[in-house]
Amino acid sequence: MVVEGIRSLLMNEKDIELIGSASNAGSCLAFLKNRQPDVLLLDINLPDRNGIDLCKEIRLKYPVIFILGLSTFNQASYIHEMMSNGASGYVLKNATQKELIEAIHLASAGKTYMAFEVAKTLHTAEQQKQSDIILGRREKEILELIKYGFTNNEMAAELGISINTVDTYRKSLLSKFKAKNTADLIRLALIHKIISIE
Amino acid sequence: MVVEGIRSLLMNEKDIELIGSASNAGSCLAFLKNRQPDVLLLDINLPDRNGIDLCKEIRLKYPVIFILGLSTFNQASYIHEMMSNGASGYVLKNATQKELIEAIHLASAGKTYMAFEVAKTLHTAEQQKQSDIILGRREKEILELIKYGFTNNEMAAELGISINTVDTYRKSLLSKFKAKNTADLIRLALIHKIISIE
DNA sequence: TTACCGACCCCCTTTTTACGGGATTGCCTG
DNA sequence: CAGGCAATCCCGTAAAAAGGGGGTCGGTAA
Repeated sequence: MVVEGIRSLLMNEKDIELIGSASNAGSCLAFLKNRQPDVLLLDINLPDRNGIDLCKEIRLKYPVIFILGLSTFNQASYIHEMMSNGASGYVLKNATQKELIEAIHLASAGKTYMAFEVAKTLHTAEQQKQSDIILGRREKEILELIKYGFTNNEMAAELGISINTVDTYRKSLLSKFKAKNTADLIRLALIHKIISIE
Repeated sequence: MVVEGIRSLLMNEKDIELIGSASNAGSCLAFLKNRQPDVLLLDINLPDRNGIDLCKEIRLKYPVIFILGLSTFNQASYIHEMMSNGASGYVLKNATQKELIEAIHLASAGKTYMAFEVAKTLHTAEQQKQSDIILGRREKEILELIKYGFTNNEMAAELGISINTVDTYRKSLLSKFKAKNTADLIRLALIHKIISIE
């Protein structure tokens, strides 16, 4: 559906030629061996592999291709990762024809496109993040175990360290996240994407 | 893009006529006042309101229209809600032309369509879920406050009830979720989608 | 080389949670 | 009308966590 949508949005543009499409990373790479477009629209959610990795790989193999990230998600982490892996822009799937065409034109000229919405998301995310929280190896382990409801005693046994040590890490986590207590810690760690819920 | 994709997928089907499309709930309802299709493809993620609610409303107002849920997400909760609000099927945005057409034909005949993938998701979710967790008004409130790191004392003050009462709800939450402690509770509540991280 | 930092350990106090019992009210439904 | 259930309150005790303080040791970066 999305491919069909793009095709129809670009059909009448005289200076844009759609030379092909692929429904997964494998066939995309196979296609690129024969022909390279000026601009490549790359979905972040691919069936066979991660679009962000694929972006990096394509940029390495074919530095001449400009890549536009394509996703339903106006999510800071995605946009950020995509851009830092060499994308020339980020287009949402609900973009208008005008936006899409503008993005392609800018990308093919080596410039960067970013829709207003997307830029805004990035910006507010940046504001909120302010201080990246850096955790040591042990702190991460402890946090992960706290998430699963382990008590300090259990963690000490699990990791073969003293309960006092576990307690120290716990305190350190609370202070790094500026959390009031365990529940708050879990929430903040999730917001900062240090941990995740599967 | 998606609308364009659907249009092009249905273009050559002789027995399917696309009589219109809308990009939000408001214009969809406005359209329906004048004309009603046999089958309506309804996206779950709409800019102005929730697709699931809209499904319910349309089914009430126009019981003659069969609705097919449309989403990128192969997620049990969505599918479930959509179906229990009267949808005749659930189509993923990466569906093939064949699947889409089959779904429309079945829906217009009053039958239910469900792609294999979707059915599978529902099934496994059902397995995992086993017991839906139902919370009372107060329990939800307390859970929400716990998430933000409030202590029992603070919650009691906030809600104007006794700390003992708060404690009772807390116990009840732990037992309903079979959680070991607060951290575990937060995790399980997130998994069950009772709370969310914004 | 000094100074910082992460990983490790210890002790003490207070607060908060966990968990085991109760109980009452009022509403809704079979 | 009885029974269920949500909402409210109470009382314990024990365990955990929060919040202070202190320390050693080794690596590494200024």
